[in-house]
Amino acid sequence: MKYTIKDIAKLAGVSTATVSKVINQKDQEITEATRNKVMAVVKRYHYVPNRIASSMVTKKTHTIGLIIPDISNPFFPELARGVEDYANRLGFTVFLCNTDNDVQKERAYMEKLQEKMVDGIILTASDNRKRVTPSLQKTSIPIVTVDRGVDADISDGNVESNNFIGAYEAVSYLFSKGLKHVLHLSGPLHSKPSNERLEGYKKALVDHYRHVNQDMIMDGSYTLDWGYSGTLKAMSNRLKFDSIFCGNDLIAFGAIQALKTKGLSVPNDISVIGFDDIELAKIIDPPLTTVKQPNYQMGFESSRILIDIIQQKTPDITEITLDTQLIIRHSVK
Amino acid sequence: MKYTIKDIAKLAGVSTATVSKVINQKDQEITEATRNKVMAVVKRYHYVPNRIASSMVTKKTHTIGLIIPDISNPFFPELARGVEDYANRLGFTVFLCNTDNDVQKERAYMEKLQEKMVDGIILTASDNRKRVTPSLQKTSIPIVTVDRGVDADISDGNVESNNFIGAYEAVSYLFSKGLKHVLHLSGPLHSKPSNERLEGYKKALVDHYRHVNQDMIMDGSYTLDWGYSGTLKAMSNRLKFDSIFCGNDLIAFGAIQALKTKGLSVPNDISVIGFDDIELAKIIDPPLTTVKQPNYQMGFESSRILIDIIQQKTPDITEITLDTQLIIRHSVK
DNA sequence: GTGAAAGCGCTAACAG
DNA sequence: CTGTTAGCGCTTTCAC
Repeated sequence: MKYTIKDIAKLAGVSTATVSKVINQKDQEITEATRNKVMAVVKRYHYVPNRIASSMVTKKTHTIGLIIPDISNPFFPELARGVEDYANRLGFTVFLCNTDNDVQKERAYMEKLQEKMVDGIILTASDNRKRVTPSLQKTSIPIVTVDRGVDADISDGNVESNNFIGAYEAVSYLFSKGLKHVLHLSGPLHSKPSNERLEGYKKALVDHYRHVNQDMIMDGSYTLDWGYSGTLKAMSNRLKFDSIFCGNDLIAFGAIQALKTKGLSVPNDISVIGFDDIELAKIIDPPLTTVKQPNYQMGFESSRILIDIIQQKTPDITEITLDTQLIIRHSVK
Repeated sequence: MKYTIKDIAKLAGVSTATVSKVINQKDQEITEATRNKVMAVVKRYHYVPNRIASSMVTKKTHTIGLIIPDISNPFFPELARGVEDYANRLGFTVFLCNTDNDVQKERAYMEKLQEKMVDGIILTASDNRKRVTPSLQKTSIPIVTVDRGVDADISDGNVESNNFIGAYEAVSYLFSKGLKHVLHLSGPLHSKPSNERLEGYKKALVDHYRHVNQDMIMDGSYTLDWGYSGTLKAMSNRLKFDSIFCGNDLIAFGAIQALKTKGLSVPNDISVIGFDDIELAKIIDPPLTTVKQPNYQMGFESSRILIDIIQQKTPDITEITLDTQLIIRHSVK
């Protein structure tokens, strides 16, 4: 049997207004005695308030949506965890929405979340979107983007890591180790982070008096498969390289695999550097030198900004760029 | 400006009932003409129905909760993906809830989900629960457990993989390769899957005329760290073993790491076999021989069962045990 | 300090 | 075929 606030009110011999006040801690004006009286009944009958009904009147659902490409991409679980941790702490619940980088799915979820009256949305936009047309309508609900900003007018905040500097440091590190020819196996270049990493790569070349060779820049997707096939392709194209700067760790894993297949040793023959520092980067062979992105923190901060906005405490900052960190292990000579 | 069904009704010159019918595809009894009329208005003003309000009257939220220990444990993303894929396909949205195997958090989420009136819950119960006291109250909403069943009377369905047979086959495989002394680095033994794997291990020993030696069974947690420290401990305890059957891949990764640290070669000196087949099992060195669990499918099936129950189409089966599969790679001699 | 009553946006009889 | 109306369970003035 499900009890309603009415039942509890009757059982406790008070009005629904009173019950409402005590279960929502608007207690100040309620007598200790009546308070206890209703609490007793609430306990006794295991009364669970219907928050849907509350939402009807308060216009708040204490729910946020998290839209990401794919939770089974190792980049996202940590981020999702960060989002959930902060949200949960503040009494918010989070909807998990995977888009597979499909703009249709993304749009469908945006709409669904609106229908479900979420208080806000955290969005990692699909990366295979034409840069120009966000295809996202500005809704009345707050949106904070994470990892990949989109047009500023649809978002109320953004957190990302410093891809440019991360890439710059990675490539500079390669040079500092005496490597000369850095192949760049990039993610999809129409996505913002890929682009920023590419720019960091180029800047590092320029600052070290190197020529930017377009052939040495190959773009694909953020997958193990692309790392594998891209490496093979570079080799069969007889590109001359002694090191690979990979768009992310998955690409790096694929690259290492391909290199091994071809009988090449990492890092003795070819050095490889990744991006992300997913958990397993440290246990592959050789342990991967990579640029650590603060995934958990990115999720946590975006959650914080969003919820601040929801709660009208206009956050001090709505744009955060988090530092990356070069993690030196053994995949670079 | 947010429009309500009333606004749309007025704008279209019809009643709210009519609008309701067309937006919910209860169209049969509506004229093509009026249908078009309201659709036009809906489109024109970007009307988004408030599903919270619908839920008030229909008593359905088209929302399910997914309670798992930790999405950043590589076991769960695939499972979550499976859950979401099926749910989304049928128009359901899923709440992501991490418990960290903390019974308090689990309970809190169960309550919160009830308050939010989810239509059902998919639960991977915390594994550090005393076996006997589930501490979970049977609520009126359907629950299907996944990976780890709990007391049957709180759950309306269960899907798991065949841990017993998976373990049995893994250990038998070791014997078939001429290995003699199999150390078992187990997960927490108060959890059901760990226990079943242990039983499979024992059965394999017995069937191959081996003695079960309690010293060779060490239990810890499903973490890389435990694999590492457990292996070191076994070595410093001077246990004699030529192979390790690990409770999961993470433990196996840790074990391999520890072995390498000690200058031992896998599989030449010690063979290692895992459980799960997470994505990165194939790219570590050596590629891990392991028992594949159908994580995605487990999520998908549990979602299917749950939603069937929610939609009153009593599913043909509510208990599913999915087959595991021995994946032979190179970590066993 | 407590209660009566209006109303949040929608759906589901039921009437017409 | 379409409209009227009575709630769904709760919060929130505003009286008392």
